[in-house]
Amino acid sequence: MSEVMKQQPFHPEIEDVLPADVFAALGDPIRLGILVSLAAFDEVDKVRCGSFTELASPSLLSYHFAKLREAGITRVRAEGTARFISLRREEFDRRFPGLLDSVIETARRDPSVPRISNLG
Amino acid sequence: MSEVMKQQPFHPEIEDVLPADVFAALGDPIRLGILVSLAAFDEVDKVRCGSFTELASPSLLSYHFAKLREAGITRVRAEGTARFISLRREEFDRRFPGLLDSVIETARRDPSVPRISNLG
DNA sequence: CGACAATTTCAATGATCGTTGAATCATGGT
DNA sequence: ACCATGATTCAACGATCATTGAAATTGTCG
Repeated sequence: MSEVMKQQPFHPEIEDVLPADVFAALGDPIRLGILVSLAAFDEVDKVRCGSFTELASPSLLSYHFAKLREAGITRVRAEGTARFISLRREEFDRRFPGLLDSVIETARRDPSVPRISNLG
Repeated sequence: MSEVMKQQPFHPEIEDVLPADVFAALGDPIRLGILVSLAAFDEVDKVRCGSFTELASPSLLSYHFAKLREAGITRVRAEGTARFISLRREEFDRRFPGLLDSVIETARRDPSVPRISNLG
């Protein structure tokens, strides 16, 4: 009954994001796996955070989601009991033109990066 | 008099380099500064390691050089008492096409990345 | 040889990282 | 109200990180 609304997670202003923080966030195979899986799925903003449990445990996923989110790479939206994760495509591309594409291509091509088969 | 030759530093085979390790190596402002400064200087293989002392102390520089080297990004050649650092351009571009260019552009455009004025 | 210069190595530090498992929180359904 | 579900938070752990300053290394030159 309380009027307390569900707090959406914190997202940095894209101008405040520094290159070194972006690269640090990309410096982990699980996070690269989240990134390539997200990029491979075409229905934006329809991917539940829980879809990634074959990459890591729920609690570890939450940690990695936070890293990506704090680096300005992803956005997380809470809806009911679920959470949806998506790329901050336009903003990020404006801030760092061309970077995300070559990062995704690099990760996509490499077998050391884990993947989610059936997302969504 | 001994026949012991000066050991050149270790460089990984470029095929053994993993994307996550590359990004981890890029996740530091000093190392991004080394990278953009190297990229801005046209005379390849003519840059002394000691040219970067305005970015950090010699001992800290040595640490960061090792990180970049172990990630397959740079090459270090010992010559006499000096050491020369350079990008592993062709190899790296073959392994991760397009990546280095957009990383350098990203770092070059950002004022948070330190720079060396007069290299060489 | 001995002094010097360029650079690395080593030991130590506090901070952050990736991971685990248990506890907590929020929401929706019965 | 209770319970189940989806997900985060917390405390703990060992590992690695960035940094410092002192010591060691390597090569050059007198």
